[in-house]
Amino acid sequence: MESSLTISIQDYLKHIYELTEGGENASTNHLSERLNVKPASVTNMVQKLAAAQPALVEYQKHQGVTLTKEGRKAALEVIRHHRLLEAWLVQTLGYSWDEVHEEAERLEHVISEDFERRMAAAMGHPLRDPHGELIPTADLVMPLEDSTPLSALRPKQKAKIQCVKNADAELLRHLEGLGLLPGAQIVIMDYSSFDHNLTVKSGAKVSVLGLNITGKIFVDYPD
Amino acid sequence: MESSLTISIQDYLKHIYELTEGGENASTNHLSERLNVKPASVTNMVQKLAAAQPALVEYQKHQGVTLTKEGRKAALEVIRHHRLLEAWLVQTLGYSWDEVHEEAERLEHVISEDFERRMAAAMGHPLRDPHGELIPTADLVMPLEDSTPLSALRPKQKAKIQCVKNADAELLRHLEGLGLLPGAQIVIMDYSSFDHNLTVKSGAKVSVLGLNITGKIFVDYPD
DNA sequence: AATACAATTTAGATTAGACTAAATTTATCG
DNA sequence: CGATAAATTTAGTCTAATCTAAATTGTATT
Ligand SMILES: [Mn+2]
Ligand SMILES: [Mn+2]
Ligand SMILES: [Mn+2]
Ligand SMILES: [Mn+2]
Repeated sequence: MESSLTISIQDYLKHIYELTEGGENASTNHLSERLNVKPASVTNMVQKLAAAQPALVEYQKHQGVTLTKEGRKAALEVIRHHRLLEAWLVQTLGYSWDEVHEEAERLEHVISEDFERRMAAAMGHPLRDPHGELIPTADLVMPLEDSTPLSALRPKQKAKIQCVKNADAELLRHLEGLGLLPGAQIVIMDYSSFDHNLTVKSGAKVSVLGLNITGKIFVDYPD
Repeated sequence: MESSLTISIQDYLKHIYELTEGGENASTNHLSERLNVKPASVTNMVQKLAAAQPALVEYQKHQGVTLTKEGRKAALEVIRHHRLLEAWLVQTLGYSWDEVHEEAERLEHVISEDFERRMAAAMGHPLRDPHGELIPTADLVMPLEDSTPLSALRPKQKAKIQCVKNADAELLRHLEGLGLLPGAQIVIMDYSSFDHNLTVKSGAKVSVLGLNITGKIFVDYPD
């Protein structure tokens, strides 16, 4: 309960968390992509994490990994740091939502628990980061998210954008231009079953969005 | 002109800067103490810094090191980060002057130049950090300091506290209790040539301070 | 000048985390 | 079913930064 985890390990755990949110195991190759590290290196690290005392991941050869309870706590700690930092940078230094991610990515590993508490208190304990993503609580529980991917909506349905996940800076700027920010009210105008494009209206703006985008935008339950 | 320096190297350069401010070379042993790294490791690193392209330090066996122009710029970059961070943490998150150092020590290495600019602008480009130490300018020049160590003052002289250097958290809290903060007006009441104690009055408070303390407090020129 | 102590350097080992190349396992498909 | 391709693992190498122990150099003292 002493040895603070290395930055590298913190990053592995965070990405394993994200890759296993859907219930599946995180595969060596997927981790390799996310972490920008060669598959062989991932195998190596993952074996170390599984052998650690206490174990941080559950690992079965060729089956990928899942987090143990310890591993999940460590991952949520990093994610809490990341999301609080994003919110904090936007609020106090005027970062835009497409700029904060990279900065938070480095700071998340070096701030103290005291820093974390001060930020949370200063912002009145926010529930979501600038992308609308939920912030794990101080006791490291991830609140329940009851949103639906925009891709599941069909014409005539109305919804409010809850969050945008895993979008790169360019896409975020694009969405901002279309008025598709967290909190925005939208209406589905059209759907094409061929390419799964959705025509979406937000305020006065109408956009046609492919699955690449509609799969990353989450809205509150339309039914 | 690409390869960002490692955190370890940044720390070496910062401490070399501080140890060479008085004009002397930074010795292996002094660096070892400051960095909490064994002398053998210091020799090793210092040889690497001297061999780097471009060289970051000037090194002569058994003579210690000084910074090259490149090394000094790199050191001032870290010091600017450190001092801006200290000021910013105090202003925005309510850290006290004895708490900020440790946090800034870790953050200084990971913030972006953009972050640096935003902090500086948000605070109106402050000249000094919470301990009264000068902040290197954006183009990495250290402003001239014209202060005198408190230890050089004698009875009847008046001065204003400019800064407190290299004090640990405990001493900082102690000084705060005595009203000895940057900006405070003081008068020397007494001097003992035996132990070099100074009796100092700040507001209503009178304190007797040893050389250990008076050597770390700097005041604006009394003559 | 000789010696003793302190400071510094050398030599060799260790740890973390990555990489490449080669071997192996699993999945897919005709 | 067997061949191929894809995913994964193994084996061995590398770099950065540290350490310990031993050797060397410099300095102070008699
Ligand atoms: Mn990270
Ligand atoms: Mn985010
Ligand atoms: Mn540091
Ligand atoms: Mn300071």
